[in-house]
Amino acid sequence: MADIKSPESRSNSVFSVTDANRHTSPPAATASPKVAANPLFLREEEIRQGIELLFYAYRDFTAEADAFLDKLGLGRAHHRCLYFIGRNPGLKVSDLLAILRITKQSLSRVLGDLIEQGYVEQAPGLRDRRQRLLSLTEKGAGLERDVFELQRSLIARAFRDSGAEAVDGFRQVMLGIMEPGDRTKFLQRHGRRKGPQGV
Amino acid sequence: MADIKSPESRSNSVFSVTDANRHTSPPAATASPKVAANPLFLREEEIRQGIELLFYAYRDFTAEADAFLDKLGLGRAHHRCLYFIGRNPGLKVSDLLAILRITKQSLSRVLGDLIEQGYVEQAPGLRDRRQRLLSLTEKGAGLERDVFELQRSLIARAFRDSGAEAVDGFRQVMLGIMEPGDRTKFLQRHGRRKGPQGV
DNA sequence: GCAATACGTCAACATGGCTGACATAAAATC
DNA sequence: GATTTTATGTCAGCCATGTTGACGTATTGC
Repeated sequence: MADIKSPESRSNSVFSVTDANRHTSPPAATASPKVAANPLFLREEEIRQGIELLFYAYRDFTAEADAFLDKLGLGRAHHRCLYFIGRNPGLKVSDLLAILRITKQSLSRVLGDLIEQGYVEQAPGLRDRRQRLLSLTEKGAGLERDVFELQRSLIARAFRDSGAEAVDGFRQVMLGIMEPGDRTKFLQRHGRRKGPQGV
Repeated sequence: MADIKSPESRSNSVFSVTDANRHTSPPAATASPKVAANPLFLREEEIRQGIELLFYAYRDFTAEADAFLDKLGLGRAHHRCLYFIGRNPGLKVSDLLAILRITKQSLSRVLGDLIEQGYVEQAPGLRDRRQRLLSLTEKGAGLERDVFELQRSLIARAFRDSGAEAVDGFRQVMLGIMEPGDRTKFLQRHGRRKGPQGV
């Protein structure tokens, strides 16, 4: 970023920055494809800011944890496994694959590391003994907690500084970006408050 | 995910899911480190949900564009360059490096591809001819627009379904997660509305 | 003139994705 | 009971994108 001062300043050149505050203001117009000239550009500027916020926030959200894990010879992929196994003890391999959306070959590499190094353990399913139910060992839970503490302090500060209403808005928008299937599952697992599709 | 039904259900076992709705409810308690027993667990559950929302939203936000770019033999790294150059025509290489937070060697690979394939062009800086100011060619702007349309429809729907207030909250939380330096620059470049640090 | 700066490049390596092919055990079905 | 399907694992190789380290070249600025 540094001293970026776009020499062109397209799209929003006509509209003052404060104008961009009135997002989604024409209620019907924005919902229907037939929008007037101005709202369309405002919308684009607003969307681009949203895209950038997603990029920056995710970049900085992952940076600290990555640096910490690196010292242990682990990567972000390892942590994702740790996190979701810790969050859902007894998770099936297929469920973890569905969460991460990667191939079993990719997963097996990191999961193999974690098992070999004693962070994760497997147990055969009770009703279906083909399944390997995953859970964290004490060691794994300890590591997960350490990394969580890093992320916790970052997110907690952001939530605290933004206030409860903003956090609600954050949740709603993030849910709206998610693929509908996982959104529904998320809302079922946790409280469903006023979701994007109204309760 | 599928049929995950945590057999343990830690932390929040005592609290009903609806209880989790009252996030950051005790105004002073959550801001100070001395929290009572319950709010601490509520906070952890809330934070974990936030972490998961970040993961899921980012996963699904990038999925469509990645698939599209793959057909052209390009990756997410190429698109990031396209996006930020399109957004800041005349961008210096060092500025792009600062945005992406990668090494110049990593950047040079993707940037080289983009220049070679006619998506991006370089021009020497006017005052400082050591600089290579980056901008999109027509071809590059066309591709950027195509990918943007994909992301636009996703984000626009999420924004529309959530409402203006929620989008404000989303912005505030994401800004709060960002590294303060870039947050400040973002707020300077765009309207600064009520940011996390007040005005 | 010389040091610092902006940028580029070569080489080697690590991580974490991917595909394809094949293996095994347990469950489910005919 | 034999067969098929499912859940999982594994080997082998490839690709995208990140890293470090070393070095080269203009150009700027003191």
